[in-house]
Amino acid sequence: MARGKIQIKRIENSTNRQVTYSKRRNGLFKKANELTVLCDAKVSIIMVSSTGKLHEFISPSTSTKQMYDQYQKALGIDLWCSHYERMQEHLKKLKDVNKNLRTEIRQRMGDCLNDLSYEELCGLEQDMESSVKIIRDRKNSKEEDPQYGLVDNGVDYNSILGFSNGGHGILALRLQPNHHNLHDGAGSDLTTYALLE
Amino acid sequence: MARGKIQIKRIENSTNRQVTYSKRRNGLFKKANELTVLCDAKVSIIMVSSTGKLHEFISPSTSTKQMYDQYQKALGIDLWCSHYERMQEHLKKLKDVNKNLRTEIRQRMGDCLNDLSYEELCGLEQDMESSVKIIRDRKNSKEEDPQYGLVDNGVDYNSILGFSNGGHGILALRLQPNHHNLHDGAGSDLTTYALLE
DNA sequence: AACTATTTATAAGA
DNA sequence: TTCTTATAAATAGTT
Repeated sequence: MARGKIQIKRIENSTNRQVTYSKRRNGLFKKANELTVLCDAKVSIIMVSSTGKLHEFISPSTSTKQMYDQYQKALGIDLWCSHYERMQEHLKKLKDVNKNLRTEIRQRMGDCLNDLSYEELCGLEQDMESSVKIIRDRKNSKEEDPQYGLVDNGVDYNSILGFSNGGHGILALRLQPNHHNLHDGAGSDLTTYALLE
Repeated sequence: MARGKIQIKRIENSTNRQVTYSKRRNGLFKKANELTVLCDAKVSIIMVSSTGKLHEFISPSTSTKQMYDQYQKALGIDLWCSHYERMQEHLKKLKDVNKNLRTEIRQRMGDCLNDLSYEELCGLEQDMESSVKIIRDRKNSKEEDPQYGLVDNGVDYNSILGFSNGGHGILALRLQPNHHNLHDGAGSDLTTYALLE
C-alpha cells in the first residue's frame, strides 16, 4: 500500500513474507489496541506465522482464556463448563457429607458430646445399647459355631472398607480431629447423602 | 484518521462508539485476512463489543478451536487440565472416604457385621461399651446440672447427627482421647482428610 | 531499522 | 446501515 499496489496473494519470497508478516502483525495489534480503547471492546488475537511462530494480542481488561470461554459459551458449545460446574457441586456435597459422617462417628465413639442435650444423649445411649447387643449376639454366635471360627482368611477386611493400603480393621478408621472444619455450618441432609452412590 | 485526527481514548457517545466499532472491526478483519493470504499465516480473532456482542475472524485453513489448542500447547501451561485431574482425584478420594465412613457407622450401629471376624467383633464390642459409658456419664452429668436442662428444645436427633441443615451443634469437637495410631489405617484416612480443605 | 511515495483506512457528515 | 470524501495512518519497496 505504498510504493506500488500489491496483489493480495501469498508472498513467495520467504524473507519478504517474514518481513511483511512482522510489519502487518504490528499494524494489526495496533489497530486491535485502538479498537479496545476507542470502543471499550475486548479483543483476543492469536496468530501463527508460516514458520510456526505464535503471537497473541489480548485486551488489557481480559484474558485469552476468558475470551475463548466466552466464545464457547456464546456458541452454546460449552458442554465442558456445565460438566465442570456439576463436578464442583458434587465435590462440595461430598465434603459436607464427609463432615457429617465424621461427626456422627465421633459422637458414637463418645467424643464431641458437648452440644448434645440430655434427651439427645438418651437417644444416643439407647441406640448404642441396642447396637452393642446386636454385636454381642453376633460375636457369641460366631464363638459357638466352629464353621465360622477361622473362615475369614480369604476376606481382607480392609478391602471391604475400601482401603487398599494397610489399614488394620475397623478400629484403624478412628478419626483424627480437624479443628478447621469445626466452625463451619454442617450443611447436608439425607437427600445429599443419597447422592453419594 | 480522516476528517480530523482523533485521540485514542474511549468514545463517550454510545452511538458513535458503536459505529466506530463496526467500521474498525471490518478494517481489522480485512487486515487479518490479507495477512493470512500474504504471509501464509493463521489468525484467530475474537472480539466482544461494549454491548456484549461477539464477533470472530478465523483464517480459512484452520479453526478457532485448533488455534486455541495450539495456543495452549505453545504456552505449555494448560493449568486447566492439571486442575481438572486434581479435581477428579479429589472426588475419587472423597467417595472412598465416605464409603469407609458409612461402613464404620453401619458397623457401629450393628449392621453389616457379616464380614467381621470374632476378634474384630470383640474389639468393636469393647469399643462400643466404653463409648456408651462415656455417653451415659455425660448424660448423667447433664441431668444433675439444671443449667443445661432446657437448652435443647427444637433440636432433633437427626440434626445432631449432622443429617439436616440446621446442624450448628458441632462447635465443640475435641481431640480424640483414646488410642491414636498414626501408623495404622488412620494414616491413609488422615492424608485424604487433609485434602478435603 | 528507517525512509517515503503511495495506498488504504476511516472520521465526520449526508 | 451505507455512501462519500478529506485526511490520517499504514505500509511496499528501497536504503
